[in-house]
Amino acid sequence: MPDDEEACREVRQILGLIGDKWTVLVIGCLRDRTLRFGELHRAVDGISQRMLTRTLRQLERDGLLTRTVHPSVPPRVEYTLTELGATLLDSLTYLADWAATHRRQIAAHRRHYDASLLE
Amino acid sequence: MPDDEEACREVRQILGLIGDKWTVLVIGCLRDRTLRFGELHRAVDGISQRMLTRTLRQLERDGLLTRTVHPSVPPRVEYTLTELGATLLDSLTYLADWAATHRRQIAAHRRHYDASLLE
DNA sequence: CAGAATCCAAGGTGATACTG
DNA sequence: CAGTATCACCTTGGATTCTG
Repeated sequence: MPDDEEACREVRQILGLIGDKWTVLVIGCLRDRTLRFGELHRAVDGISQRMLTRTLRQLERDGLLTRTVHPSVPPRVEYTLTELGATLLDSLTYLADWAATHRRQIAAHRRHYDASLLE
Repeated sequence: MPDDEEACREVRQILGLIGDKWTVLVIGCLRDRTLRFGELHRAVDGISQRMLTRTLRQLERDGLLTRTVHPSVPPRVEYTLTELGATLLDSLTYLADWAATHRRQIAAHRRHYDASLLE
C-alpha cells in the first residue's frame, strides 16, 4: 500500500456515504430482494418517512440503488440494489465480522474505563 | 451468514464508533508509530484541539488505543494503537479498497444524476 | 401509496481564551 | 505541552401536516 493518508481519505469518503444513522440498514434490507417504499418503511425499524426518503435519494444519487416508478394508481415505487451497491454490501461484511468478533471486548473495556473514572 | 439484520446492527455499531468526522484519520495516523498529542494535532489536518481530545478519549474508552502520560515538565502524552485498534484498521482496508476502486464510478454517477435534475 | 414541506430540538463541530 | 471551558453555529434527525 503506497499511501496511508490516501487510504484514510478513501475510507472517510465512504463513511460520508454510509456513516449516517440509516444508510447501511436500508442497504441491508435490499440485500436479496426489491422492496417498495412502504415495505422499506416497515423493514427499517424506527425510521421516519423523511429520513427514508432522504436516504434513498442519496443512495440513488451515488448509484448504489435504482428507483423505479410504476405509473399506476396508487403509485408503486420500487427500490433495488445495483451491482455497485451489492459490492459495497460485500465489503461491509468484513466490518460486520470484526464487530461480531470484538463487540464484547469493546463493551467490557468501556465498562472498565467508565468504572475507573469513579474511583 | 445466519442473520442479515443482526449483521446490519453490528455494522451500525462500529459506524457509531468510527463513523464520525475524525476517528479514522486519527487511527490511520497511528498505524505504524506512537505519536504525541501535538504530533497528532499536526498530522490530522484541520482538526481542532477540542475534537482531537474528544476523539482520543473515545478511542481510549473503546480500547482502540492507549494513552500514556509521562510525568515530566512539560508534560508528555503518547498515544499508541492497541492490537484491537490494529485489527480494526486492517478490516477497514477492505473499505479503502472498495472506495479506491469505485470512487470515480460514484462521482460520475453523481454528476449524471445531478445533471438529469436540470433537464 | 409515496412522497414534499415545514417546524423544531439536540447534538456535533469550530473558534477562542484560559490553565497546570 | 496538553489539555479544559465557554460560546455560537450548523447539520442531523424527528414530528407533523399536506398532496397527486
